Amino acid sequence: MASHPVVATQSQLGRSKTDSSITRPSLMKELSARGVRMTSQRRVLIGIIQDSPRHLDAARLLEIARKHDAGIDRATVYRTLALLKGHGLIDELDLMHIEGEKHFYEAKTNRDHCHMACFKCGAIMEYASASFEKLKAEMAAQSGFQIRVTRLEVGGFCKQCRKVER
Amino acid sequence: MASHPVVATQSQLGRSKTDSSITRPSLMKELSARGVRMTSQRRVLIGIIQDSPRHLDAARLLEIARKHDAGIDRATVYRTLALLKGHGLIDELDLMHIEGEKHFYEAKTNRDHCHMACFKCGAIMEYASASFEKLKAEMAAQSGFQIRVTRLEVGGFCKQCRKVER
DNA sequence: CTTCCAGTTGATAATCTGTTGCAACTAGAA
DNA sequence: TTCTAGTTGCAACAGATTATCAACTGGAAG
Repeated sequence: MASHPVVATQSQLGRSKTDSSITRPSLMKELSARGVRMTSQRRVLIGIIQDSPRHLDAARLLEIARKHDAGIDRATVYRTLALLKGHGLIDELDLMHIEGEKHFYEAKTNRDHCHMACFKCGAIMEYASASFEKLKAEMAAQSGFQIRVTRLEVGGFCKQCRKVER
Repeated sequence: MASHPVVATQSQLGRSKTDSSITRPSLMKELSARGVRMTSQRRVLIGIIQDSPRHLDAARLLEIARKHDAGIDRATVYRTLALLKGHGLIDELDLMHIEGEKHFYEAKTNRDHCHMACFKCGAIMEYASASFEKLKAEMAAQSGFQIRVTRLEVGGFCKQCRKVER
């Protein structure tokens, strides 16, 4: 299916399962609550983003959306992504440009996490931990900066690929 | 000069000055030592990157380079950036896409640091701390991932802009 | 249940960042 | 000085995202 392997681990590496449970608010409800007009196109797009198990880029999102509504336009996809991003409901990722310049998106979770991209096999792994939260708090406290969005991405080689190499 | 204000703080927020002193190896020497052919164009470009006080994108780099050598081509800029990146001598930044999709570059320093981008005034602040190092070590240890490059960027509002707002 | 309009959409063209193929050029080893 | 692999400039290309604008529609008001 996808042209690159994507291995999304359970984001629980750094903590116990109960502590790291990840939840997402309903994008649809969030938007309605803010008085944003709901169109059929938005319902389709948001539904796809909401329960996609992997990170989507605009082109892939369009592709999937057209299975539900063949008339959906590329511009609408970008406009909807911008809308969600503007409301802070999705996070934008670059994934270390492992697949070119496109951006990937995921519904924002209650817990920030970072992404590790393997330069060899293209796997994307997620990692959340209390240390990350602590670092953010420290940064904000020491600089007086009010953090709204964070993006921590690392590139390198995953456990598998390190073994294979040597 | 620059179309956007850029305030690069001294990257010493998280530590004492002596501990956080940032040094850069000579890009020119590093390349020569690795047997990379040195051309006049590369000398110009590398010189600019080496001592630029702010983050440069490809277009701006080209613009400055042409003041030294009017014939330098865009492709050469991109090729030189790719060369440096390939040798791990520069870091590529997105700066939260505050100025569009372009990438920014900076000579790699002895100490990883992250970038905080103010959505209001466009200021870019740097932040380095031991907590960041600890987080990286923790990530590598717990996931078996071998980290090669890291990029931690945060977007929000700087101290100044928070005051002005309310 | 209709009216109505600000907000939204599709189509298309345009922009912007970055890449590629190729003939001419040149660093630097012999 | 000679020679060649590595580089460069040019120009065409590619992919992601944005702008423009007429036609359409969600949903509040009546």
